[in-house]
Amino acid sequence: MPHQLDAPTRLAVSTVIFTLRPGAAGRAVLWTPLVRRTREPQLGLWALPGGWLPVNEELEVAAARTLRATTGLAPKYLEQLYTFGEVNRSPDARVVSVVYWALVQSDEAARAAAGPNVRWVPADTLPGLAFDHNRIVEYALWRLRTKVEYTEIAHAFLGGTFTLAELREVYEAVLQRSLDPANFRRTMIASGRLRETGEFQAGAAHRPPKLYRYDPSATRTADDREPFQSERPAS
Amino acid sequence: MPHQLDAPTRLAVSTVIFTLRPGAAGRAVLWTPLVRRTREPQLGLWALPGGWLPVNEELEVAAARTLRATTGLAPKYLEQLYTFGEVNRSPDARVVSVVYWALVQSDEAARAAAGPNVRWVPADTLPGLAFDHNRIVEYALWRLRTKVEYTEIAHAFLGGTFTLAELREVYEAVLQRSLDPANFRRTMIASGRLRETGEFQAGAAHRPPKLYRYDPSATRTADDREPFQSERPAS
DNA sequence: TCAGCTTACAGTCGTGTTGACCAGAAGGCG
DNA sequence: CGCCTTCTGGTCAACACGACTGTAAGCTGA
Repeated sequence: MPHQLDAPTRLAVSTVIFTLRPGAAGRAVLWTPLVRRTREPQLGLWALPGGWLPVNEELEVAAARTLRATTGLAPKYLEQLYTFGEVNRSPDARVVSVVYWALVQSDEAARAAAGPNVRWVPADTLPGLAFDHNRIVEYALWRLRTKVEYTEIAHAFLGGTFTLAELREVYEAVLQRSLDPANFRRTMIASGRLRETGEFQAGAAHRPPKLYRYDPSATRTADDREPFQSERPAS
Repeated sequence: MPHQLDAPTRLAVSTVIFTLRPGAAGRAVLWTPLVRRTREPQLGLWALPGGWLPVNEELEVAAARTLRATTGLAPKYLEQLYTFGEVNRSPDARVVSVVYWALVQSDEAARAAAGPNVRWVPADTLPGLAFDHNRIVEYALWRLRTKVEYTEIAHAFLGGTFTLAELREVYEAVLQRSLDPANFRRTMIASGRLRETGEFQAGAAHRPPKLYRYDPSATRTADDREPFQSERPAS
């Protein structure tokens, strides 16, 4: 056992943050911010945003706070991912990390601050990160891709109103495959959670598409909702 | 803020344990073991099995250990559920609990030890528990019922071999609704994860049913498996 | 101005899944 | 040996969903 017996287990909160950025092949790709470690252990390596849990702060609030500290943004979706507590995941002391994952609006993230100690990277081709953070991001990616298929979190990447093509681009970027526009329209309308705004998005060289708004109150049965998962957490 | 500023946050591991027992209406019901608190706070109240996390023990091992301590059993399924860390969930200090949920084999659980400080209760009609443990059990129940529908964890309640009727009873007990025997057979066989043992269960006053065995290696694609979730954890 | 281009949007068709239902098989029991 | 039970295999219709076709409606450029 590598730790001092009298050293207590330390509790940290980290957050995997996702946003979308335009990609080369016309399809958007997932990006995530990393922070450079400014102290030992693993000084200089890139790691997930996070920090020690203050005694009087809620877990979710701590996650949102570190998210704001590194990106200047408020999450549009924030959910607990998993708690990582392997005995040897940190070389110095026993550290248990409660990890959250978050989605932030893409156009806001484009204006996000990125200093010398904050760096955005494509989530699918990460550099070698500190501790077990590569594995954590991979798990968060798996959860995002799984959850996009059976919930309505995709709109968290977009603004208040969006076209069906924009929403489809989000799905295609997350799922990494093309979707038939007509079928996509049918299933999204059938979900009952989209409301037409009555407005259209003009300016493009084709027929102007309708603008929709996400309506969380619509046709949602009680038993498919998850307990205590807030979709719009207080930042 | 009710806590002393210098008191550190304490880290606990608790486990929600489920098994099946024969019920009145012919349908089995879910039972869970509780332990009586032997010290303050909430002394005398019933609570989930658990304890403080030792510095050198893995989270999952700690969960399996407390499970063994209260039931004398090894889990056939063990998975992390959620981490509960509300600032005021414990009146004395800040306590963050990493909660696991487990399934134990029903016939083994029937022989499980139950002393004056261990009590098995139906999981759907709990008494008032200590702290936020009622909410935790409710969430574990929701997760069990959700996960039974898209995974193959139901066999964890049964022994090595079982009939399709026994397996169907498990599903009916967990989902709390009747299932058509013929359709149930079709979907289970189509899943490809059941193997005939070649033996039959004799002795009943009807046609003897085939005995099956669960085969986890069969026809499982790589991307529907969850990362680092062990189905047969080391006890 | 008008052909032509692009995307929005609507509908059809075939397939696979799933629930409801039916019928024969194969044991034990009176 | 009839009769009960459950086991087991099958059909049928409703539905969801992917592939595909066709029309609508804007903008652009010659």
